[in-house]
Amino acid sequence: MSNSQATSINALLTPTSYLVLGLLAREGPCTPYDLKRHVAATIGHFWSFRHALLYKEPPRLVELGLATEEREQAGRRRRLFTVTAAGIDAVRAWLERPSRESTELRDPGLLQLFFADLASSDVRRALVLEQLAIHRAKLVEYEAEARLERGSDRPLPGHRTVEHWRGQTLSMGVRYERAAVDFWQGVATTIAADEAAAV
Amino acid sequence: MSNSQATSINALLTPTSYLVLGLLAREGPCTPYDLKRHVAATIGHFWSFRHALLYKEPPRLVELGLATEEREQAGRRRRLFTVTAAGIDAVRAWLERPSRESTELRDPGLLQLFFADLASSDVRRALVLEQLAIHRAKLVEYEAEARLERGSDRPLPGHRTVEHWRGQTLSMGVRYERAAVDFWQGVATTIAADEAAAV
DNA sequence: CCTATCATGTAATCCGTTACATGATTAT
DNA sequence: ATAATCATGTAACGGATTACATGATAGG
Repeated sequence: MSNSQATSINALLTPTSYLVLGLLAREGPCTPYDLKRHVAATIGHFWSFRHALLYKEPPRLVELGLATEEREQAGRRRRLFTVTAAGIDAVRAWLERPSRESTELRDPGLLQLFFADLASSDVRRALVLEQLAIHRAKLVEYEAEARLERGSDRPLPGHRTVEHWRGQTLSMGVRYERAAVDFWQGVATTIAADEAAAV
Repeated sequence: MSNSQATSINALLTPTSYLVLGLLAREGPCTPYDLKRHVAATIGHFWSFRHALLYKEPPRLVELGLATEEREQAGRRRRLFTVTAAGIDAVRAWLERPSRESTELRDPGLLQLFFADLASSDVRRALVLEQLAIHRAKLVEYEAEARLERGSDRPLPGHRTVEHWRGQTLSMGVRYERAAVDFWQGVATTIAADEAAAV
């Protein structure tokens, strides 16, 4: 076991690194575009990894000896990346150290609400209704996808599949959006009441 | 109105910019440390703005003519920033364009769960329990603070105060953490059932 | 055949983080 | 007094975003 190496390497890796390593580890060799597709299906819904990132990260991993690259000579010159044993070690080591950092919940709409007192009540209302609409739409979207997932996922207890954990991730998304819809609905109601009282 | 200017300037501003501008607009002149304190109380709970950022952003705003700086000559040489009329215009313009970008929900723990199939069931369990603990702690923390806020906030309907919107922000945090606790609790239960079935 | 969208890649810029430093206050 | 923590600031590095660019594929 090259664990002594793995632990020092882990200091150099970001969440993006683990995303890529993890995907390479379980989906097999990928082009950056493959990575993009895998990401888009789940985590990508609420943790955006821009495509340029997924093109830049793998080479970094290659430098660290955690992946290898193979490049097409034909027209597209695709870059195909494969995880190395050291790469898998790094993922394992990462999973063995449960993250203690708390969630970054960056919602531009919420930031605007935070400054709602600086706006007129018209502006405020528009703002709130927009957020409500956004979160409702997202909720519908996630729920639809969650249903799809569940269709193909018939887990035998005690033997959870890849799809199972993917589905779980999505389900957190659903829960968040539900909470958000409730929240903004409450805000909208309050505002409406205020306007009625102001007449 | 210098709205034609304001709109072009808005393209150069980040959420951080609006955070600073907004705070300067409603709390009055601030040192970077003041900003830090204001942030820590609310949004800072789930959208971390490191202190170095809050020292770097204001000068940027000064360059753009959205704020002015005054510096102490005495021992501490504090930098005191004040928002300009153009700065206030920029905030207003921003609020008038409800953000359409969806929430970035960056949870390292969830990323780990996403790759749970790559770990042993022991590692998996540790992971889940850790997240559950984290979110429970956060929930307690937020709820406590939300109670404090509500103590000082006695809103007359139709006349919401600054504190009111601050409180709202926190309340979204509470909702998120509740959702997270539910979620991880569910995962923990499933895992426990699996382990029982595996014997 | 042409247009739109998908697929693929790179370079430059810049925001945000990490790291470093030190001056004041408070507590012990 | 002295340690510890709060308060304040800057510099450097690097990851992430924006912007640019073009090769394939499919639909009309």
